Amino acid sequence: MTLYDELVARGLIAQVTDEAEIKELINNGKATFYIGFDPTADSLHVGHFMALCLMKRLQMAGNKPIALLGGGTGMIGDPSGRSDMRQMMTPETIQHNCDCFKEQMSRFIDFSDGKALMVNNADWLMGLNYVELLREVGSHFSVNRMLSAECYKQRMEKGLSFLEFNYMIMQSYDFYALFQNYGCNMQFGGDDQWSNMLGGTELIRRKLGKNAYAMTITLLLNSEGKKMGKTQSGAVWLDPDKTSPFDFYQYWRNVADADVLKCIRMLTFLPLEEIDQMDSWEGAQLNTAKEILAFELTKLIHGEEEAQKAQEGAKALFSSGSAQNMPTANLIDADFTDGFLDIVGLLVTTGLATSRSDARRAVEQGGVSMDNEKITDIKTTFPIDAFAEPRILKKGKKSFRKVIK
RNA sequence: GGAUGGGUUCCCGAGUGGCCAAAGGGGGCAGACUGUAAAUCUGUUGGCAGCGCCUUCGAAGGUUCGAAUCCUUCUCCAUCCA
Repeated sequence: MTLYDELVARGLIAQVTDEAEIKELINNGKATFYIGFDPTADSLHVGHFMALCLMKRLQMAGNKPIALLGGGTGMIGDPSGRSDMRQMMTPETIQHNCDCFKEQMSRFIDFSDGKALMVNNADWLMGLNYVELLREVGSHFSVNRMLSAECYKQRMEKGLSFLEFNYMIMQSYDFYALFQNYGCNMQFGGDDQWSNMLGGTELIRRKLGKNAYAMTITLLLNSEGKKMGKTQSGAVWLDPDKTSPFDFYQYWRNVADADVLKCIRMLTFLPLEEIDQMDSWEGAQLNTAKEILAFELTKLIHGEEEAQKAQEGAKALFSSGSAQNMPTANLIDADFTDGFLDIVGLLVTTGLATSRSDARRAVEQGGVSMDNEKITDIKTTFPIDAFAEPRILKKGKKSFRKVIK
């Protein structure tokens, strides 16, 4: 099976500019492609992870990836898929975020011996001269056409600043610059980037009369049509300090039935034959598939050891097993008043509740238990030595901590 | 620059002097049911404290016994006109 066929089979490809040509290039390791990452946060998240996977798959097939850090485009902010303007970031923040990205990516993509490149578009965007750019590049863009692009449409009602309107031009210029300087002939990106990417291929055609290609990755949506990788408290991060391996594992362990197979196909490196067998699984059997998904992804991001730990911790809680690897909260003397800590305070200090009111409600509604014994009295208090041995504090069905002093 | 409409709690969106911590929906949380799923039903959803207090309705002032609601200035957004 060729690489391209595999990508299709995994459901990764959304749109391509020239299927035949792209097949030819990537199947034979002749593509030098880039994927842009705007440094909007100090860690990559699940959305980026898909792009990284794709990058890896292509690299394994002999193609050369260029990871483009958006140090320059980050100064502008991509309006695609946004209903409101992005917060402007300071140059310092952008730089910091770029550094973080760099570090995370290097763990995943092989940058040794020029097998992959990492560049920052600040290097060429920041030095651009306004009038020159307008004449050289601006003349090739039709405002009418830009406005009809899907990514701007939803902003037409809410308002779109000129700053953001220029994002497409910047991204197009990136492709043009990479094409000339690094022989980059292909761009990949999320499906929401389609119009921005076309801008690049067209700019190259108009200015240089050469062909360049673009391909978008299917956005990972759940069965309700929402982007995956988001939780109530924000994105699911790849940085273990921002999303613990355990929480990361749990996120995938809890995906909806309808989404498991799709996720396994798109995100893991398991052989397709193996995945096809899972296709017939139904009902509770899908739980096994979810375990596989969660384990595989945690392994990819955090390593096998962490994945193992997360899995055991989860099993300990939901079925039986060692409590060894559960998320732990270590209490300190200062948490106790006169050697005692009440249940409400305990929930707050362990991070299971956001406020004392929140904790109180949880107890009142019968959602809190300690070592599997339901706590019904708000006034329940624990002496300091109650935690000499680890105890398991649980709020609701899925949040819990091993508590120890 | 002018005109008009608008900025309400996590989001959408009611509220136009006291009955407003603020309707309704969404989302979240908890309970029942389950498979750590979905759907459904119930409760809950600013903070602190055992019902009393504190902070909140773009910002700052003012009127009033009392304001999210009235006045002034400022600020931001949308639409139309230039």
